Amino acid sequence: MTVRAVTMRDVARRAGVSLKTVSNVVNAYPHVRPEMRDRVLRVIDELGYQMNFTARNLSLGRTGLIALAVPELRLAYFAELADAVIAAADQVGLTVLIEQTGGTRAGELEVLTSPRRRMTDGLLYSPTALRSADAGALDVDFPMVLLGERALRRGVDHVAMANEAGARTVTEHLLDGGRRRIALIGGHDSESGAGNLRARGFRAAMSAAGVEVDPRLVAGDERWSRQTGARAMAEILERGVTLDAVFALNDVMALGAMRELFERGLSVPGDVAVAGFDNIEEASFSRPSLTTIDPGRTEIARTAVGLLADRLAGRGGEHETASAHEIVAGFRIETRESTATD
Amino acid sequence: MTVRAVTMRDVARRAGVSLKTVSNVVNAYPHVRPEMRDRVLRVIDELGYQMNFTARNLSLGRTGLIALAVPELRLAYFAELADAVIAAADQVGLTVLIEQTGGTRAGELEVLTSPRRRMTDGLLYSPTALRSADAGALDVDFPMVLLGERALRRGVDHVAMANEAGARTVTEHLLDGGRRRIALIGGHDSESGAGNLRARGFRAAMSAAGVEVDPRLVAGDERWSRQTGARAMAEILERGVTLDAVFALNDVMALGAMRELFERGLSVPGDVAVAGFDNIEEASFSRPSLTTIDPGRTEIARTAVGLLADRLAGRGGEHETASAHEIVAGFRIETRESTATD
DNA sequence: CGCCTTCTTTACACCGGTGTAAAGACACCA
DNA sequence: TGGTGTCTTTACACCGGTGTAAAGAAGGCG
Repeated sequence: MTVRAVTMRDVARRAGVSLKTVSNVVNAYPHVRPEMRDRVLRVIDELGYQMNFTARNLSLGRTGLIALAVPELRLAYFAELADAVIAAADQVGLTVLIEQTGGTRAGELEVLTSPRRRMTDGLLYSPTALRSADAGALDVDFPMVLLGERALRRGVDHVAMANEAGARTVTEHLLDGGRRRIALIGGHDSESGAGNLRARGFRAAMSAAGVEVDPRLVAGDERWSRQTGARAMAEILERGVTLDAVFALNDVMALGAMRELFERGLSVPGDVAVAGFDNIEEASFSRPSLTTIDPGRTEIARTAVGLLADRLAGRGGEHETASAHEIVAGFRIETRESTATD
Repeated sequence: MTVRAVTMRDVARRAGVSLKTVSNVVNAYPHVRPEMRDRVLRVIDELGYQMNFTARNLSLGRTGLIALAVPELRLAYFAELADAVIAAADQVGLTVLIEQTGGTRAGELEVLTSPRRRMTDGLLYSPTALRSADAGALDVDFPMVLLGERALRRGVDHVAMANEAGARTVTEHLLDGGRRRIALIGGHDSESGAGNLRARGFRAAMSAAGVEVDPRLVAGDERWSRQTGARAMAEILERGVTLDAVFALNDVMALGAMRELFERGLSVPGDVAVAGFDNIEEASFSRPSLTTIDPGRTEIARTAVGLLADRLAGRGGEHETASAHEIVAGFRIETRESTATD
C-alpha cells in the first residue's frame, strides 16, 4: 500500500505555521522572515515534501504542459525535432507532451479538438497534410505556434523553415553539377505546405535555369517514408525515362531512393546524383553520404518554444492578431558525396 | 482574452439539475433516468462542455499520464519504441509523457526522483547506464515497469528483450559464415544491462565455437550512437589487427562502423561482415542492408503498458513483491546482405 | 394503507494547492 | 504615547471535479 503523500498542510502543522506561509516559502515569496523560511525548509526536508502539481495547476488554471504534434516520431526528422523541443522547453520550465497525427489530414485536425487539448496549455503544431481549406480550423482558442511550414493562416505565430529557398538552393547545386534530368520525389500531388513549397523551390530553380521538368520524373505519395522513396524511385525507373539526378523532398525518401537505385545496379553519384532535405543525422552516415539542406532544427525549436512561452505568460500581445510573429529560420546546404561530380 | 471554459456547474445550472448528476451522466453512472441523461447531454452539447482533467485528476488522485523514460529519442530504436508505447497506451486510455535521460547514469537516476514523477501515475523505464550497485534506487513508491534489459532487481515488473540469446544467435550466424576474427563494438566496459548481456551472448557463442576473443578487436563507449560506431571501428582498424566480421551492440553503431569501413576502402560483406541488434527501420534500407536481431518492439510495448495499466488499476497484486512479472519477449534474426557469404 | 426496498438525485466535504483581503507586528515619526 | 506606514502572517474562499451519505421518489408486499 502506497502511503499518502506529504502535503503542504502536513508541513505547515509540523512547522507550526499557516498553510500559506509554506506556500510562500516554496514559491520564493520575498516577504518571509529568514528564520521562518529556515524552519519551513527544514521541515520540508525532514518530511520529504514534494509539491502536488495537479493541485497547483488546478488552482493556477494551467497545466505546465505543452503539446508537440508531429506526424510520426519514427521519422528521424521529427524525432530530432522533438528532442530539440524538449530541451528548449526544459530551459523555460515546460514539459512536452508528444502527439502523433500520423501525418494524415484527419489526424491533424483531430489534434486540434482532442480532449487532450484541455490537458495542455499550448500547442506546437507541425501539420503536413492540412490543405488551405483547413485554415479555418487553425482559429483556435488556445496558444499555438505553427512549426515547419509556411503559414496556412495569417495571425498565427509561426516558425517556418526555408522550404522554398532551401529546395531552390539544393536544386541549383544539382544543376551546377551539370545535371539536367532531375527527378522529384515526394508528395507532389498533395497541396500540403512543406511539400508544396519545396516542390515550388525545385521548379523555380529549374525554370530559372531553363530546364524543363519532365512529369514522368515525378512520383511519390503523402507519407514521406523510406518506403515511399524506394517505391517512387522504382516507379520512375520503370517508366524507362532517363535521369541523372533525384531531389527527394526529405532525407528518408532520398535514402530509400538511393537504396532502390543501388538494387538496380545504378551508382550514386556516378549515374545519378541524389539530394534530400532535413539533414537528419543519418544523412552524414549513409553510403554515400547525402547532400541535403539543414533547416536549423535547434533554432526552430528554441524560437518556437520561446514564442509559445511568451503567449502563455501573457506576453506577445495577448490576442492582438496583428502582432503574430512570422519567423523563418536560417538554412544551410550540406554538400556531400551523393552529389559529387568527379 | 480567452473566455472562461464551461464547467460542470454551468451545465448543471442550465439543465436544472445538480452538479453531481452531470458528473454521473458524464461518467456513465448506471442509475440515471434516461430523460435526465438526455437533458444533460443536450446541454453539454449546446454549451460545448469539455471536462477539466486537472480537476478530475486532483480529485481522483491520479493524472492519467504515464512516463516513458528513454536515453535519447533521436536514437532510432527509442523513437520506434516510443511510437509503439504511445499506440499501446492509447488503447487503454493512457497518455504518454516522454523523458530523456541522455543515457547517463546521472540522468537515469534523476528520472526516478524528478518532481515530474508526481505528474505521472507510473513509469516505463528503460535504463541503460545503471549499474547493479544502483539496484536500490529502483525501490520506488510508484508503479514502474522496466523495459528492455534483464532485471537489475527482483520484485519489479519487467519486460525484457532477449539480449543474451539474440546476441548469441547473431554471433553464431557470423561464425556459421566462416568468420573467426569478429570485432565487438559497444560499451563493453560499462557494466550496463543490455550491453553487458549482449556482450555476454557474444562471448558465449564465441567460446562455444572454440574461438578466442581478441581484446584488440573490442572498442566502444557508453553512448551507443552512429559516431561511437564509426569511432570504435576506426580505433580497431588503426590497431592494425586483422578482422573479418563486426558485431555491434546495436544497429546505429553497426551503421556507423559500416560507414567507417567504407571510408577506408573495405567492403561489406566481402572483406568484413557486419551485424547489429535492434532491427530499426533503417537496417533494411542501408547499403548493404544490415543483418540484425529483431527484439519484438511491439510486443514489448504492448506487454509493458499492459502490466503498468494493471498496476495502476490495482490489479497485479498491489505491492506483493513476490508476484512481480518477468517477461522476455521473443526475438528473430533478420539475415541480410551485410553478412552474406557469396 | 403503511412499511420496506430499490432506484435517483442531492448536499456537502474533500482532493492540495493559490489569491485576496485583512489582521498582527513592528519601526518610525510627530 | 498615539498615529501611520511597511513588513509578515493568517483565514478563507476558490479552482472543477469526485465520493459519500442521506434525502426523496417509486414500486412491491402484507
